[in-house]
Amino acid sequence: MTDFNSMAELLLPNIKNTPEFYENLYPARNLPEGARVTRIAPSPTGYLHLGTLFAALVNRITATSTGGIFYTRIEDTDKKREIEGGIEDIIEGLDRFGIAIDEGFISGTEQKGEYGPYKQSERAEIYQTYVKELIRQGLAYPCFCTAEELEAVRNIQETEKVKTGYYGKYAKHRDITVSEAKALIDEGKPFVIRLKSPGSEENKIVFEDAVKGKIEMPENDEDFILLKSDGIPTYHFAHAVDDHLMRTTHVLRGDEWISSVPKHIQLFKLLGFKPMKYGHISPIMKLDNGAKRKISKRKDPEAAVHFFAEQGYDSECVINYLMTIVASDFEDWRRANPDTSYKDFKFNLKKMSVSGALFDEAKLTDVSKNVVCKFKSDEVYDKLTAWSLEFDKEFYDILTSNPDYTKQVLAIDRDVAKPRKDIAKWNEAKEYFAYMFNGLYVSDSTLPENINSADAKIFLEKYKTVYNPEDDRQAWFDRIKGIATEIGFAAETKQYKADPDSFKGHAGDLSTVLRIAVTGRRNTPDLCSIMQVLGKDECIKRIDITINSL
RNA sequence: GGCCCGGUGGUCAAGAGGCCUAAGACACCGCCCUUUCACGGCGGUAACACGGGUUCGAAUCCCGUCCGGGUCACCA
Repeated sequence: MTDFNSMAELLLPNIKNTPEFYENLYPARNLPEGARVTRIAPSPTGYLHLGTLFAALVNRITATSTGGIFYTRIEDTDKKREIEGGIEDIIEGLDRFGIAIDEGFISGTEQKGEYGPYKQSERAEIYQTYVKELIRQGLAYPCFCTAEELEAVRNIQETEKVKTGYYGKYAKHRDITVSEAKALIDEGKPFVIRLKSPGSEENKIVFEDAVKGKIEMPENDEDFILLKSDGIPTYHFAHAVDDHLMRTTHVLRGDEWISSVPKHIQLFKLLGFKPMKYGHISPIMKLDNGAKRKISKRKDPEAAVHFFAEQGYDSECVINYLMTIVASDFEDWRRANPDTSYKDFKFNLKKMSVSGALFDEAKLTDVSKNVVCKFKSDEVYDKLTAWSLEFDKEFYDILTSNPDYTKQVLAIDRDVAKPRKDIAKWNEAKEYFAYMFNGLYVSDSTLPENINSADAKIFLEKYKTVYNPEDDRQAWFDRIKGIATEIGFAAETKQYKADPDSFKGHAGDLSTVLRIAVTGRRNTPDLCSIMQVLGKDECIKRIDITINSL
């Protein structure tokens, strides 16, 4: 009969606390009925991933809509994969997208909240306390197997065509005695602590997933690792201890975790923790050579949220797009509530898609245009200059050399009842507004086929003599109509269409000539406004250049 | 391969046995509006993976097949 208490002391001699200590340290949260406590638990292994943002959004709105708490916990138990500045990247990324954190790290070094520390590397003692308890109860034991030994067992299992893994009769150290363990430790052999799984594959466990519904799986029978040889827990064990102690109510995470739910449920049961609700979120997919696959950090630039920032997608655009994937009824709600923050949307986990959605940039573009067109010109000025300062310094210098002028440019067709929907992201702005800035404007006098250059020339010459920058839109166009009549063009489009042979064209054709002369473009927002902002001198100058090149 | 999850137009999806001759949105096409281009309006192309059941009746329930995805680490 193994003396489990001695085993526990042998393995973890420095742990003096008991689980009760921590149970009291982190009491149940005092929250209203129905309030959900959610979290994301990212690893600081690189930039913030789209999938992490997606999960953060789901967790955030779940907490918000129930009056609960959303926190972040840094899962840095794998020091090999950790990168410098990883925590900052996550915090900054979430902040950029407006995902507020109630508890957890608020910078690379500071954390807030009563249930911390919110970083697993600072919680080693807590995990070890619970492991020690498990050892005392005979539910955990040390395993001294080397990678080679494990590999050998696996090979045998494969040739025998049985399930691979460390379980049952293949669990070599399952019944190791204290003296055997002591001898190996004295030899300096490294060891891990494994769970002595009382489960059997024959038994089924059933759980109700908050997004996928009822799921049935075989019980876990593997003696999986609780504590790695460095004394740091594996994900499974850390999840159980942390989410219990941090009083999480809903674990909403990527669905790649479904297969380990039996381990988690078993852990909760063995540790005497109250089980929590799981909800498994489908990943965002991507089409790759005709095949659907999970969006990948390594292969796909859009997997990094930094990609969206670079392109100049406003965070609100990305979030609104993500919301269309998060909740199938979001778009209907959005149409009914065009000016309300997505945070007021009544979210229901049941409305989440069960299968993974393909990332659709065309849809993102559409959503973005609808968001961006609502920004007022001052707002656009701030956002655009902030973006260009970071990603296009040349453009930034141009935009800020005369802020008042730039704001007038941005206000064209914007601060009106039906704003244009031309821009989806800031990296389109430079090209879009180029003709409004002398440093970017390029003259191009190529005329449409139905207008000959002689007529264009005559029109522009005449226009110069009547041009009055004080004109309002109506007066502005009336002048063009006047010239149209003079030189054989129809003043009204309908007139021309009714009898095309009697006219050279219509006033609209002439406004196109003027548009080309002033902007070098065939299509722009309201020309009259553009000319007013550009100013008389600049307009005349450009018209002259055009006349000379015709 | 074992174990899970999923499969409605190109994409996101509504749909919980009769209201389905299958909604809506994006994309695409056409028309209208229009000083250009957009916006907006109207319309169009386009789907229940397949095969068996159950039922008076199936996109919806059951079984099988196929296809897609996930997972089987001292990574999370």
